[in-house]
Amino acid sequence: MAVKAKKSISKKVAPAAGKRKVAKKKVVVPKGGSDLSAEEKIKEAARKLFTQKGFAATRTRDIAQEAGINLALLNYYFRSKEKLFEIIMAENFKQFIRGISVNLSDERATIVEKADRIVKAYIDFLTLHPDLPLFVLNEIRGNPSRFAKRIDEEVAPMRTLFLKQIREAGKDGRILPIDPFHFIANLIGLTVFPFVARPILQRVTGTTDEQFNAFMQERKTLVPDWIRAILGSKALPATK
Amino acid sequence: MAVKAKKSISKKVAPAAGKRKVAKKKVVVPKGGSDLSAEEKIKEAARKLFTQKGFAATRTRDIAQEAGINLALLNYYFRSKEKLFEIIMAENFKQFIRGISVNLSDERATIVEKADRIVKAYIDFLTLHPDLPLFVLNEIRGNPSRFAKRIDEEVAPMRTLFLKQIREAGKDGRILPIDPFHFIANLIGLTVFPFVARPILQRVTGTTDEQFNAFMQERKTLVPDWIRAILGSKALPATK
DNA sequence: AAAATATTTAATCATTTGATTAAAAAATTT
DNA sequence: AAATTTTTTAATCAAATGATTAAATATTTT
Repeated sequence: MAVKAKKSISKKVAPAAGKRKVAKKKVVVPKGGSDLSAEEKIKEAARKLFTQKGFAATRTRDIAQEAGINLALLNYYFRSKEKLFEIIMAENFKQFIRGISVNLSDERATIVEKADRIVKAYIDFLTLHPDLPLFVLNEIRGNPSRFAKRIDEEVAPMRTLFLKQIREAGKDGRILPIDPFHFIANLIGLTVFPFVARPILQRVTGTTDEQFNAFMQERKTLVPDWIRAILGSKALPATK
Repeated sequence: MAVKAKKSISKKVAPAAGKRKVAKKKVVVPKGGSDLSAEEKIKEAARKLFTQKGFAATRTRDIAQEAGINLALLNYYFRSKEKLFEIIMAENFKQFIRGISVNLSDERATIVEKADRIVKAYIDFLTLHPDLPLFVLNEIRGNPSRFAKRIDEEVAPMRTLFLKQIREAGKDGRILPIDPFHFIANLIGLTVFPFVARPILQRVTGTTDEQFNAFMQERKTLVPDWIRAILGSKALPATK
């Protein structure tokens, strides 16, 4: 009975609050004291904590504190923890995918040239957002169906083009034939995995954060070298 | 005040319960109805849920239900959610590391031979436990210092041997010189990353679980091929 | 089989946590 | 500047959740 009461309240009251906000939001400028509006501060705090600790381990109170605002304000602006997470997750996921798909679908570059650009750009990007891959992969695993549509939308445009290109390059003899699935797993794995396994890798090798970053900088040229080696190796997987 | 009361209670009462259990546990045989003892059933349920959803997202009630026992029993046997998690995490982590370190530290095999064995054994192992890598990596990120000792203990034995071997192989000209850090990141990345990114990869490529497993079976021979290609490539990173 | 010990459970507790409310403060409009 | 609207907060609520207790049941020991 308590459950029913709560639900009816939330459906009745909160949308009104939401509308009030929306009606005014566009006109409002960043607040006095800080350099960001309260809404932006909440989003930034949420992005930091969600990305660092995941959805389940993040408390709305911690977000509010990190943002320097009151807890109620979070619900006033974003309606619920889920809604706020949805926004952050959508942005994070888009960035995570875009770093790959942009360079992959773009111009008339060769496979090797594309690989080169993807690796360099993605390592730079992930150096600034090292927690992103583990966060995205983890939240997707926790709720795969939820992201099915998003993956399709974000990836579909570049997929067919890429598949065609890598098959033709294989046929032409410019590279050894390789299953595109394997190729992309190698490219992303060599680039992204060190960030995902960073805590272990740093502990095992006893490296500082700066050393890790230097290590990733080295990989900006090494991974493309290795990709070329792989594409010219005697490995001959069937091109499905 | 309520807090103090609770703490004193827990310190006073529960250890007694724990001792009672321990005193008898060794003598007890698996229960009547099922084929596992209640304690084992709880551990199995905990392993499944923790590994699938992570610590924060797993409810003790869900573990109890999955195990088919009462919630209180979980606390009776394992004292707390944290303690139970600690046990599961230790076992999972050990398995995760062992798959690599065993083959790496063992015999007088060459680097290439070791890589070959690691990849084949690890892919077989992870095919049976596909959620393990993401779980381990994620929980470590959430609390890196907590696992520092464990990583050291588990990894230290094989580290120096491996470093020496790969440097000497490089000097001897049997392989091109390569930073061991890069080498291990490549080896593990090419092997483990597909499991970590599995939900995305399967969605992008539209593959079923069986197809994914077949894909990983292919990699049992392909990854060693690529490792050989990398070790024979024109990439010449400094051997730090 | 009686006594002692171990196991299991239902009921309950205390805290945490997401969410709401009502009222104060600030900003904007009139 | 008065009225209106928007923003912010302190206080509070209800549900979820980890944990405990006391009693019942089963098992082992004597």
